[in-house]
Amino acid sequence: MTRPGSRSGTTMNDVAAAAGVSQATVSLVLNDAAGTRFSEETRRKVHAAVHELGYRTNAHAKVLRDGVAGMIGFVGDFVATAPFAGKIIEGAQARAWEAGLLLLAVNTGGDKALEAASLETMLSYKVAGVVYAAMYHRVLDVPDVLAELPAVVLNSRDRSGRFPSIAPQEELGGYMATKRLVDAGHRRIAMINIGAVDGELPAAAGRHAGYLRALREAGLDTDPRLHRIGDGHESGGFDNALALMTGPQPPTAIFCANDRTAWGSYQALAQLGLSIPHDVSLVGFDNQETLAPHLRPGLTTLELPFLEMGRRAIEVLLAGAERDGSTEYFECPLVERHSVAAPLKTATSF
Amino acid sequence: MTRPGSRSGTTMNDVAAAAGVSQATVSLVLNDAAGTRFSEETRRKVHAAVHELGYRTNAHAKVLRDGVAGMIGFVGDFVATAPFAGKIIEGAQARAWEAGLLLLAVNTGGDKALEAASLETMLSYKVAGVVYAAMYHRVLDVPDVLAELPAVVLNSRDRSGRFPSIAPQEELGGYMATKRLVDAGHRRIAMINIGAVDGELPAAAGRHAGYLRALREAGLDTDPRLHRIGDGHESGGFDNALALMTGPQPPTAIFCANDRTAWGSYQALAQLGLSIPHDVSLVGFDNQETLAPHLRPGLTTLELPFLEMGRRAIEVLLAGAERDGSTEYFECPLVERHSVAAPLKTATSF
DNA sequence: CCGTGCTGGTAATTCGTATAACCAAGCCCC
DNA sequence: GGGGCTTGGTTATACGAATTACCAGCACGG
Repeated sequence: MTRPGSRSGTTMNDVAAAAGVSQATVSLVLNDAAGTRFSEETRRKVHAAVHELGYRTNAHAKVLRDGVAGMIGFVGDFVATAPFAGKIIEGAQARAWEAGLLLLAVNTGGDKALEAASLETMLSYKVAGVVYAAMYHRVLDVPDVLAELPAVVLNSRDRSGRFPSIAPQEELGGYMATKRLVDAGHRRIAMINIGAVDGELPAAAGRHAGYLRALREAGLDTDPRLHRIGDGHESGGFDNALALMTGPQPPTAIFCANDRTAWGSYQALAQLGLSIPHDVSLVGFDNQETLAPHLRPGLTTLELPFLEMGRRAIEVLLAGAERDGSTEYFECPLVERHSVAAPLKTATSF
Repeated sequence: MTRPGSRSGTTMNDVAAAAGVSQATVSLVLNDAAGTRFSEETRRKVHAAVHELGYRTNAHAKVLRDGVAGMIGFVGDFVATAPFAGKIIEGAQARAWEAGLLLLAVNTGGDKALEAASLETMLSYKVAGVVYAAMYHRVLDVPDVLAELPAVVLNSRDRSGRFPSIAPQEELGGYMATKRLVDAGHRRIAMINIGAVDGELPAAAGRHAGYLRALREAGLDTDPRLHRIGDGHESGGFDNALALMTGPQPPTAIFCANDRTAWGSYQALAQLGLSIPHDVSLVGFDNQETLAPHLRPGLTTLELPFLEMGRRAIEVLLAGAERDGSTEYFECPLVERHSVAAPLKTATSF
C-alpha cells in the first residue's frame, strides 16, 4: 500500500543494483546519451527500476559536476508586493520554466543588506543569471557583484551602462495616449503627471514628452497650465482634476499618467457632477488590472507589458546577456475601454 | 583595478594553495568548527586568501554532502499574480530568510502538469520543505508527492487531512464585521456574499455563519432576503446593493464579503445618491491595499493577515510540519476607516 | 629515556552524477 | 586464423566541501 519510492534517499547506485547494471549504465540510459548503444532489454530494466524505486536525480550532484544550475535568480525591490508588477515575475517565471529553469526569487523590500546577502547566496547556488528588477521605472545603480554573471536590469535602466536593460517605452506611450484624445477630436487636453519632469522618473518625463509631441504634431498649442504635477496617487488625480475643471478654460480631456491618478480624477469629476466620457474624456496609464477594468466607465489606458518584459528578461539572460548596456524598450499598447468620446461641441471646439 | 575574485571558479583548494595550508584547514577555519584549534596566524592567512580570491562557497557541494538544501519550495496557483496575495509570498520569504533560507517559488497558474514538474524539480533540489499555497481559501487536494517531505497548506485546507493547514478565521471575521455594524446601532444589516454558502468556498460559508451569529447574539432577526449571493466582483456588489436599496425595507448597513464587492456597492450607492456612511454603512473584507484605503470614504474592512500567514507557514515547516492534518486559523483584524456610522433615526430604528 | 598529553595541523573519504576511457564477446572477411 | 569492426556494456575519475581519523613535533613528568 505504501508507495515504493517514498524515501528520498534513492540514488543512481540503488537503481543500478536493482536493475543489475552499473551506475554508469543508468546514467547513460536516463540521459539518452548520444553515441551509446544499449539493448532494449537493458533500457527497460533501468526504467523499471527507476519507477520501482521512485528514483529522482539529485540536482546538486548534477550541478556540482556540470557547473551551472537550472536556476535563475530574481531580485526585486517590491516586485512581488506591488499590485500590478506581479506580472513581471509571472512572465519571467513562465519563460524560465519553458527553458527548464526555476526562479530563485527574493523581494528585498529595498533592504540593501538583504539584497547583497541574497545575491551572494544566489551566486553560491550557481544561478545561470540574475534578473534585477525594480517596481517602477527608474535609473538605478546595480550591485557590482552582478558583473560576475549574466545579468539583466528589468523595468529600469542601469546607470553604469554595464548591463542590458529592459524598460517600457514611456515617450511613445505618452504620445499614443494623447493622440487617442486628439483623434477623438479634443483640442484642449490636460495632463496630470505622476511626478516632476526633471526628477529621476523616466515615466514622468517620457510620458510628458510624448504628450507634448502629440499636441505639437496636431498643431495644438501646449498651454503649460494644462500640465499638472501629481503624486501618482488618487489624491494627485483628485486635486488636480478638481483644479483643472474649476479653473479658467477647462480641458475637455485629461491624460492621467497612471491609473491611480485617473481614479482620483474619476472621483473628482463625479463630485463635480461631470460625466465620463460625455463631459470629459480620460486616458490612464498602467492598465492596472485591479482598477482600470472596474471603474465606471471602464478606463481607456496604456498597458505596461510586464508579462512580456519579464519573459524577455529571461530570454536576454539565456542568450548570454551581452554586456553592452543597451536598453530594450517595450511598446505599451493602448487598451480601449469607455472613457474616451468626442468632445461636446462648445465654443472651444469651434 | 579589476576586482580580484571576479571569476566564479575559485574553490576551497585555490584558497588553500594561496594560504599555504590544506583544504581541510580552510574548511575548518571558515566554519569555525568546534573542537579544533588553529593559530591566529593560520586563521588570518586563510581569511586573507578568501578575501583576495573572492572565494564563495559552492552551495551544491555543501548540499550534496549535508543532504539538505537551504531552500524552501513555494508552489502557488496564482499567488504572485493575485492583487493582494503577494503579501503571502512576501511574508514567507521574509521568514525563510531569517532562517537563512531562500524561496524557490513557482506560480503554476493552475496548470497541474507544471505543478507536478515543479514539485519534482524542487525535490531534486532537496528543498527543506514545501509551502503549497492557494490564492483563495478553499478545500483542496494536495499532490501525493508532498508526502515525501515537510509540507504545509497555506490559505486553504487539505481535504485529505494529511498536512497541516493555515487559513484565515472566516467565521470570526464575519462575526466581527457584523458586530461592528450592530455596535454602531444598526438593526437591519444586509450581507452581500461572494458566492454560495453551500459551495466549496469556506470564505463564503464562514463569513456568512459569523454574520448570522452576530445578528442572533444581538437579538436581531435574520431576514434571509437580506443575504444576497454575489460573485466576488464589483458587479456582484453593484447589482445586489442596487437591489437591496431599491427593494422593500432597505437595510441601513451592508456587510460586503470582500472589498471588490464593497467597491461595487459604493458605485451603486453613488448612483442612487446615497452617501456613505451617512445613509448606509458598509464593511468590507480583505483590506485590499490597492482599494480599501483609496475609496471615498475609506472602507472599514477586515484584514486578511497574509503576511503573518506566510510567515507562519515557514515556521511550521521549520518545526517539522507535523503530519497531523490540523488547521491553524488566523484572526482577521478589523481595520477601521470611515464607512461606518450610526444609522439615521428612521422608523425602523425606533 | 620513555610514555603521555597537548598543539596545530593534514590525508583520506564521502556525498551522487556524468563521462571519458576502456574492454570482452561475437562476427566477418581476407 | 588473426586483424578489425560492432555491440553492449563497465571502470575509474572529477566536481567542491565537510569531517573523521590520524600524525608530527614538542614539552613535561617520572
